[in-house]
Amino acid sequence: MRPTVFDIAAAAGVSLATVDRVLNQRPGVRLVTREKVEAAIRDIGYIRDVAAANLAKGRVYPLVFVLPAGDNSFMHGLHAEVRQAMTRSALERTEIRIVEVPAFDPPALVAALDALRDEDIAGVALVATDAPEVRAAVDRLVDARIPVVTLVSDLTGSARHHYAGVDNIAAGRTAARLLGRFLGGRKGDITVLAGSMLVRDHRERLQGFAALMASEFPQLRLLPVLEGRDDPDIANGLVSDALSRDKDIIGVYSLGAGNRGLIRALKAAGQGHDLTVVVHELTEHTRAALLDGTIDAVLNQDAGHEVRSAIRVLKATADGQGVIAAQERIRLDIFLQDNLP
Amino acid sequence: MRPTVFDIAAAAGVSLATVDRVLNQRPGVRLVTREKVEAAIRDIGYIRDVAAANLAKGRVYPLVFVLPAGDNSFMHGLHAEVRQAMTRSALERTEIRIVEVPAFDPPALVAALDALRDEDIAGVALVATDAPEVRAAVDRLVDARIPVVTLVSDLTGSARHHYAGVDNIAAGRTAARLLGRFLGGRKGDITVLAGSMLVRDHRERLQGFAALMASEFPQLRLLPVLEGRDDPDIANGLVSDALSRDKDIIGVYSLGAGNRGLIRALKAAGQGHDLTVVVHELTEHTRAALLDGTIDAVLNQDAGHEVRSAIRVLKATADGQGVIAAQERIRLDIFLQDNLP
DNA sequence: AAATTTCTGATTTACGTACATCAGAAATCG
DNA sequence: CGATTTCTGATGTACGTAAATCAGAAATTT
Repeated sequence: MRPTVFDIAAAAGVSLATVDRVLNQRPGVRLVTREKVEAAIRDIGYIRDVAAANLAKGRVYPLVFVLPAGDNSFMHGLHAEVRQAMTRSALERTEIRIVEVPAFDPPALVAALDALRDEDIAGVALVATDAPEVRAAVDRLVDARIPVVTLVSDLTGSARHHYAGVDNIAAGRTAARLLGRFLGGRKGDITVLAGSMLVRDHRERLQGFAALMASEFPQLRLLPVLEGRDDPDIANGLVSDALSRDKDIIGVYSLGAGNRGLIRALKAAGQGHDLTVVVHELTEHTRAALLDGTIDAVLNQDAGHEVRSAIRVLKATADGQGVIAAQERIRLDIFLQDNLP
Repeated sequence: MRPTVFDIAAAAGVSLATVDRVLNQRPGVRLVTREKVEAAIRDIGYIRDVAAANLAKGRVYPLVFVLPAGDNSFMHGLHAEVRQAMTRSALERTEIRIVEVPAFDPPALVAALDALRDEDIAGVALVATDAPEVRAAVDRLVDARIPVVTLVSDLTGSARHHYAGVDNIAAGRTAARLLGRFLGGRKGDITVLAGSMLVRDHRERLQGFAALMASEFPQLRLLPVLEGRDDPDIANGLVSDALSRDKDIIGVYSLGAGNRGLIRALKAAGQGHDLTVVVHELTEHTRAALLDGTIDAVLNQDAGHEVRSAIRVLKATADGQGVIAAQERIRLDIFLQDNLP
């Protein structure tokens, strides 16, 4: 049988009440007694039964997800996954709330975060916009002993406890290698479509992409980045323009959202171009385009995994517990026509 | 507040004891009363607090992992992950035991499975060898109301509750597409190294690979499959032979284990061949070969995920609960040099 | 209608932990 | 040394559920 608090009390020669005081870091225990109890805990290998403890405490985890408003498919999916998690709240003792903030708007994000500081909250997950004032606001939350995880996009140099998202530099490099290898030595131009260089994930993807392109595939020339603001119509216009202007384009890398517009432009360009295309985020649109051959590969981060991971990490952090690192690593999925889920 | 058993009793106008009898499917409740209680449960939206129930029951989950003996890296890794899970037993209320059986040996596997039938066990996970007698043994376990999940390799037509592994046909197709695209239109021979055609995962990978090769890359010719029995030395011999015999080989697909030997053979062949190589399973050997360029892509299934998923599914099945399907889907990881974990 | 058999209610104990209260012991202070 | 102050022990209740017991009510059989 697993040792219990009774066993600690017996082993340490103290009462249950004292064991309880030590375990829950309550005052009223002399240093020597405390050490005696702690030794006993180690000796008999006591592990707190978290389920029983939570039951006794009537513990619930009020969690807040701060998500950008916006109508691209990826954020829609993320919202949906958080709502999905809400339906499991009863089982998981969570109480999840979504706070929406305008996208790419640091002051709004800061205001939302600061508003949370005085609430009684077990953790915050946010899609970070990478700005110093956001970092400061996150650090204030951490100072207030509120667990914080960044979601999808990380926050440079902040004290956040965890990042639930992919390694975007690696994602960019991977996209470059796929594109380069798929083009098999052909020479020509590559155009890159991004959402905004204001978010860290997009910047990092570009950085990784450009670096690997330069070192491994010098025969491919990178055109200036197109910024589509994750908007299908803007993206469509930019890409259509580029394709009609430059007949040497043989590859496209879309590292942001708004791929609906990109796909429209690609289909319109049609047979005129023999294009190899790598994009990010699996949505109904990119899935269809992958299947019909308009797109050659989709890099994806699984929003469901990110949300579930964020919740697990926040709960564990709130309890001062560890997590299974390998389980919480968010992997970059590479989808070809053949391994779609 | 979440409704409790007391609320059910009040709502149904019966006593706690009766509610308990209904909830735990104990005899001694008239049909009409039972239906009244069940209606009340639905009406007030009662959800059983599994943690409290397990606490009261003193529930533990004795699980058995039936794993093939053998010294290839992948099975080593799988063993290690199961042992890792054992260290979390206290927290997860599991009691995990590993039963080793000889690899590719249906009778031994059957004997091991049948021995488990009379034990008091909450679930069995096994790496299946695909044979009718094994299927029958699994079905006997299922008949004995013991939850069963297949791990890594599935079992045709059996009643197992779940399969914790990748879609191997899709894996084979994906390998074919990668190899075909990386070869960029070149013409030549492809050699395939398998472990044994007796296990379903290898057969399926080959099937997917061959089908896609035939339909999409007719300029590539598939050589007869080499069976390396997942043994490094045998693999080395077979591949070295093939490479020296056939100078038209431009691609290699290794769909089993024992890649240490393959890598030795590839390095020995050296500059003589310009080879594109896709292999399965990320190990220290394949990782190093990927980084030094000997291998171009590694397809991988995350053994840790498989083990953790199997445990979650077994526990949930034992409790008659559902699982989050998306969470339990084991994904095929594609690793290039650039996205290694 | 009486005798059974089958259901149901009331109550208690338990699981492992948290938390509160109060009395009494030990340490510290003046 | 007595008077405080600080610790510690003993005890009880609670969390939500499981499981057992036993008495009594209801249904069924004779």
